[in-house]
Amino acid sequence: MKEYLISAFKSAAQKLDYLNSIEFVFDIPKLEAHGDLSSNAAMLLTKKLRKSPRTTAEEIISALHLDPAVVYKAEIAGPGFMNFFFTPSYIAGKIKDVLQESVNYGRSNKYAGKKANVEFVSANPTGPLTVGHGRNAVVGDTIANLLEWIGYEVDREYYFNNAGRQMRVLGDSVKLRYLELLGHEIEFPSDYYQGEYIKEIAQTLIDEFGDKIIDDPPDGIFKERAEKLIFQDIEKTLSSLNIKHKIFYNENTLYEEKKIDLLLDIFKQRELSYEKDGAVWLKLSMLGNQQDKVIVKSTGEPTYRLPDIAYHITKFDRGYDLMVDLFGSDHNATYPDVLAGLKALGYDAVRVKVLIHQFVTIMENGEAVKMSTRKANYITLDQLISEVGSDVVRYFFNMRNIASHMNFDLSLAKKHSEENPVFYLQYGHARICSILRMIEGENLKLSVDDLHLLTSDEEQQLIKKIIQFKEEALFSAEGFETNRICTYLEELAAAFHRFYTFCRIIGSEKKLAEARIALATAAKIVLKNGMSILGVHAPERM
RNA sequence: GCGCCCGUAGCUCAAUAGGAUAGAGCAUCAGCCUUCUAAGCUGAGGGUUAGUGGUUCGAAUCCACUCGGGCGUACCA
Repeated sequence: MKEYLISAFKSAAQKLDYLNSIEFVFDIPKLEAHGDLSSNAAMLLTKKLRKSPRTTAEEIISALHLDPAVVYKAEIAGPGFMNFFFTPSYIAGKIKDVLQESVNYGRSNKYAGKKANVEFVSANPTGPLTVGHGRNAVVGDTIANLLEWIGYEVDREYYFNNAGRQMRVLGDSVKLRYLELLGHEIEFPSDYYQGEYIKEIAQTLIDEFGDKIIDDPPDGIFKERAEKLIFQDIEKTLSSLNIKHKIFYNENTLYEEKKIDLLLDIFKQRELSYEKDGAVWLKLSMLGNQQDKVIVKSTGEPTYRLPDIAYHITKFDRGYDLMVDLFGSDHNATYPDVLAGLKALGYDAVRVKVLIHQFVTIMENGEAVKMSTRKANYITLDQLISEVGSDVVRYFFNMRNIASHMNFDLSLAKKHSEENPVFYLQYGHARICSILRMIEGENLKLSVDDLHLLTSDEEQQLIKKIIQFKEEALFSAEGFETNRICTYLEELAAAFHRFYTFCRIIGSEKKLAEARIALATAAKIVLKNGMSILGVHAPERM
């Protein structure tokens, strides 16, 4: 529908030159009385033309040449809106596109040929993934899906660090538990990893080596074993959400390939860094940030900034047109440094899109549970998945804007999981499948010959909702907003359930019934395609 | 103190680049199953969009300040 108006406006612009100065944007009015699509173009031109918007609107409409078989009414309303009303048979005809494109309906090729990298999760292997990581994991994977949907070739990437302080503490923690299990008196420091899983890892070492490794250093077999087992656990958790990263990028690679040294040299050569108090500082204040920051500590060890910048340079080198970084709000102070560093070196930092999601507050019995991997005070993502299922977890995390702090009441989620909107969508899909199974016995089949019979309110609204899908997907992807897909699908499912209640298929006159089968099939296609973006199953029966 | 994010119905959240009368779900109340799945549908109540000012034809949306909450503010990541 929009395409039709846009091309009509374009040809009108040949006569009315001022139309070239604006973008053709059409909104779907909230009220049906305001038509199917509406434009505020005349109002935007008020100042420029020094004419009343209603006069301008009249001028535009008379220049449009609209086919009455497509748009049966174009009116001016309110302060100067132009409202367009499409004929029911034109709208119904759009069902054919959906059926034809089927599993690909809603995809676009706007970004075909472009490569994107989505970096998400990126938790260091110090413990199991928590519910907090769940939001990151689900949203990251869904954004990757969305980008694929609009034409990008997408690599999902996981960046991790198995060196550094956190991991040293991990090795120390395992070694201590190992000694404890062998019967030694130990004192377990409060800033070591407290979780049970540390003991389990230590136990696997005892099972395998007994006390033979008692003199090995903590950062040898102890750390290595912990890393290996924890990573296996993380990958298992992710795969139960159907998430699979293509690339695991180890920070170590940056050292091994001398990229850190090289970067340090470049900063020095370009006089972007200096030494002070035995440390190396990056001149971030010169690059528009608040203050200079240390990139190499006086101990000789780099801070995270240096490898992070080097890491992003590898992404540029690997040829990505778009690089998405998704992390929690606890990282919100780190990325400006990295971006400033990249910019200073001449990289096009706008290709890096940093997304910050707010934290998940877990409520239990009306109280917020503070989470810390170190303190072992957390609810694992595994626990959550086994309690409510992967579909609910994925839907739940996707349905909120990442900027909003979300409360997750565990007890409520368990209790009301059957009332979750995800079931509403799935039920819609299952209902359609059920009808389609049934029609064979009724001597009915899908037909697009008489779509013009679909004129009722319920039918028209369902069709209109269906054909919004492509634009919704594009919009969601460009804005990195997974929650828009959820909102859209809930509206679509509602439109279908209403149609289902009022428009019977079996028992209606044959031509009408077969047109309705076409419509129901189109609804099924879009429901399923939308759910596949979210990573939620579309069951055939419930 | 400073920086980023947030504040919308009792609760959880929407609101399609500033548009017309702010919408859903849950919860509450009243209805609808001898016909394709009632995990559904219809209807009702529920709002000074935290507050105050500003920008303009028009503000939940943009700007300023105030209040309240989250996360940061390291030679941790």
